[in-house]
Amino acid sequence: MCPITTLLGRPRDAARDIAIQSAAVSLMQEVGYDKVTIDEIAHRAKVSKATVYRRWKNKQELITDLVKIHSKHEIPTIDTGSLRGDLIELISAHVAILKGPDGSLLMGLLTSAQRNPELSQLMMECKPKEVDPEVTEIVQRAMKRKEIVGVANLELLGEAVGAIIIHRIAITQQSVNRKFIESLVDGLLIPALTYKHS
Amino acid sequence: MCPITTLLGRPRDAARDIAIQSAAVSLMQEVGYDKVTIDEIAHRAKVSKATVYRRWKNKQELITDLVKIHSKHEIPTIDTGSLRGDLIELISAHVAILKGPDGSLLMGLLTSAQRNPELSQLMMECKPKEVDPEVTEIVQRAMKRKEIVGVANLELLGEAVGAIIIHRIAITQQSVNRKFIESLVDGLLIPALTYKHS
DNA sequence: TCAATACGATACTGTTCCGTTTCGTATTGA
DNA sequence: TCAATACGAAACGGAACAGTATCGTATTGA
Repeated sequence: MCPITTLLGRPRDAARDIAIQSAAVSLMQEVGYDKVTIDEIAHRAKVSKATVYRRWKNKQELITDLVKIHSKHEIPTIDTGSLRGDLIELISAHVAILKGPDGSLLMGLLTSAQRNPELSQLMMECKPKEVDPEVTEIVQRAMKRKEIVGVANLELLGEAVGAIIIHRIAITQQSVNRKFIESLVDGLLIPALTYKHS
Repeated sequence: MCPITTLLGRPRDAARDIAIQSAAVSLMQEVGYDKVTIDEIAHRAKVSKATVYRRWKNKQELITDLVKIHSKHEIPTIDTGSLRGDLIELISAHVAILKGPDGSLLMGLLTSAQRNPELSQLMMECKPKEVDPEVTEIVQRAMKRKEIVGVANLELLGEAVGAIIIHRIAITQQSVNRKFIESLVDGLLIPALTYKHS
């Protein structure tokens, strides 16, 4: 948002903010950051272009605002009683977010972020730096149950899972359904987590 | 290439074809397909824009031609005597290609391919559909040596490795050096390949 | 009523790029 | 020499888009 709301005169219509932002989100999903135009956003929001520029300085700020709003997610606490179950649930929860509108927004940003330093930084802020604490917890519980011994490279595994899912959704456009997540857990994660390094 | 070469008049200069194509390749690496402009290609190739259009109908055909030329690669036969060594060598060979000019060309295409059906199809043609025969061979040799038993999901592992590498190169721009490849092999592939499914 | 602001519609300037065209010059074989 | 073609330079028309500006109308509180 750009200028501070004043007390005099006709107040801004909050409904228009919402209309503009949801139009922007759906456009981001459809065509990606680079090809989103303010004209089209205004048209879809059934709003004048001036109304958009009254609220945001330019496209970048509008989208940046949008990402900030949509990038906060709560992963529910997971405890199914088994490592396999926990991993499947955890990955499913993340996939659900990525498949939803908020995820699509980030995906629309993905391609442009490489060449745009500001967007690139924004993306970085959305992704957790260290290993997800939820993962640590799941692994520790599995160690207590003696399911695993715990010398695996969790950082690598996290990167791998993220990469595969994003690759599927954004590049090859293959589905990331329950079955695939299971094969990922059974064929990759469980072996890596239970492997006895000699 | 567009029109058929005629026998009359001044012949086309083959050096200009090369200049145009190499300018296009370097631009693809730097800015990606969407932001490559014919004007800039012509300028870098020290060639008139008309000379470009005399040879190719438009940007898409020029780049398509380029990809067709640069997408054929030979992976040298690998046999280090151990599964670990073979995997490291195989991945290193692929990474070397992706890091080189030909790989950068594909990377430049990557982001735009999602929204462009023609480019998307082109990309598909560049990537092998089934499991790389080289992989099959490496695994079979490892089975003969009793290093592994051979029930792993090779398709999944191949997808995982590809996704991680592309993710690093194209998205997070982290380096894919020898050390990382080793950790990938030791932390992910060997465990997955040696895991005894019960 | 009135000042202040929001809003829609629309026009406008400026930029970038595409793909075409024109023109003068260079190169080729007949 | 001459027709045919390639080339560079440059201009051109057109489209798309950014961001700004103007104008008449609507809404608000004082």
